[in-house]
Amino acid sequence: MNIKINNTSDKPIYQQLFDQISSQIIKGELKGDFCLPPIRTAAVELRVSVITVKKAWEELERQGFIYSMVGRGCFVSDLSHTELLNMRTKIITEKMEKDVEYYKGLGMSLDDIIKMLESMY
Amino acid sequence: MNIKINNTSDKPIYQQLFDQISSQIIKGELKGDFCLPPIRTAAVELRVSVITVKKAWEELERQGFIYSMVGRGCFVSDLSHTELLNMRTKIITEKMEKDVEYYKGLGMSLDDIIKMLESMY
Amino acid sequence: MNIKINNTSDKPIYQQLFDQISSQIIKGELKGDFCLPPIRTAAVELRVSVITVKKAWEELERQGFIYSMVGRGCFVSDLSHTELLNMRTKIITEKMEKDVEYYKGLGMSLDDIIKMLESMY
Amino acid sequence: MNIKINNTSDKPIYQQLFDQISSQIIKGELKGDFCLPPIRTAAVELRVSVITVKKAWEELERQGFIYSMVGRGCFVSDLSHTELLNMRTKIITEKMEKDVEYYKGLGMSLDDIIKMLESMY
DNA sequence: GTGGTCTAGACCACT
DNA sequence: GTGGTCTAGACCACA
Repeated sequence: MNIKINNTSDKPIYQQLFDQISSQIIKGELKGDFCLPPIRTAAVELRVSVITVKKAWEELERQGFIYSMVGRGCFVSDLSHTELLNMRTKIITEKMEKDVEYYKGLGMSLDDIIKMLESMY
Repeated sequence: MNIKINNTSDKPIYQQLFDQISSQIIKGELKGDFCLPPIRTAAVELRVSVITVKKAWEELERQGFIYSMVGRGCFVSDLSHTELLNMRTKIITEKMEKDVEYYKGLGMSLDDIIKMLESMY
Repeated sequence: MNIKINNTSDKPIYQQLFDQISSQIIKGELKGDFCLPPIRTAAVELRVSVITVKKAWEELERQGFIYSMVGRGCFVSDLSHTELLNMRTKIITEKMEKDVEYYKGLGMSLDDIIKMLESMY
Repeated sequence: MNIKINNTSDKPIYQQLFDQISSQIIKGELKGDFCLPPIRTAAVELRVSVITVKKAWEELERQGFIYSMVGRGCFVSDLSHTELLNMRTKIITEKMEKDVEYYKGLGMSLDDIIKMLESMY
């Protein structure tokens, strides 16, 4: 559970939580049946509201990244390698389609985008 | 002035206006000293509040895309080709850095990103 | 009549006219009984509205810098050197009091202001 | 939060707010991470519209004096002494350049300005 | 409760 | 008629 909150970011805190945890699950850094910390504990450590943590946990559960057992806590779903890959691909594809649309709206071709990416690093 | 508002989008209306107009200026579709429609007229045509149009126009003026003259109207700034290119590059670079950071957070390398872009089209 | 209009300035155009003409009168560059150009002529030359010029001329007359004779035109008032000096002093003093108040509001002493002025040039 | 609104002033209310608060921050009267009153509360106390307060707060945020967090409130930026000094210098320099230009337009030299300042107090 | 966005009016200064 | 400012509401997402 290595999470960093940026209070001044435009991105809502609950979504920062969601993004970082889902990312760690997808990358296999958080493995199946791993027990997430109780929301109150997490809230204290991250210095955010309990409600905020709850919202992030709910969204993680809704999208199948974790499951909760009343009275026992929240656990990372035990997903197969294939399932994780599919989730990752879906997330990335959806974002990439939006991004490309945006760049094209500014008059860039796919080649322009790729060239710019290459020149940036 | 070909603008489309999506009321169901997450993106605020004033920002949709800003994005589309700044994009048209950058692409040269709106040229220097072009007179934008009066904010009240634009508000009626776009079916949004005058305030919303005003907010978009303000941001456009703040970033140097347009200039306003009380009692006369709002006009597209007469920018050189170089200035337009610089504005475009700045906007694109800022977004691209965020995007790449996001993709890397999901474990993608720059090569992965480029390959995926190529395979998408 | 050497006047420059800045359309993008915050200062209203009629006031730019007023400031520049009154300044020229105070400095003696425009002498008594000099005939100002007709407002329509001035409007064309300066590329501003007739109404704008009229407003500036009216304000000049109201403050005693010029006088108008119906059907004949507007003329610079024939003021004595002493009267011009008094006008100048009054204008400068009024502005300076406001300015000093502003600087003091930001925590500057009179010494600070003077030092800053000296260091600026 | 000691603020006075002058409804009869030429200066817009939102700018009076901006000027007074930024001034207090620059002078160190409002320190870093100080929580500003909620915009609705401020609006009631100052007897102005919420929108007007919002506009002032927005400009303060844009210039780096404060930062806002949705659902939490608005806070004074935690700026170093150096950063505060730089902000102050920038604001003062910009105004002073305009002022000097005005006085020179009336035929005053820098010496004249300084002498007049000294004689005023 | 907090800030962010939006509406449908209004009045004013400027052109 | 133009932009600039302001009001008094409202709804939403976030904490």
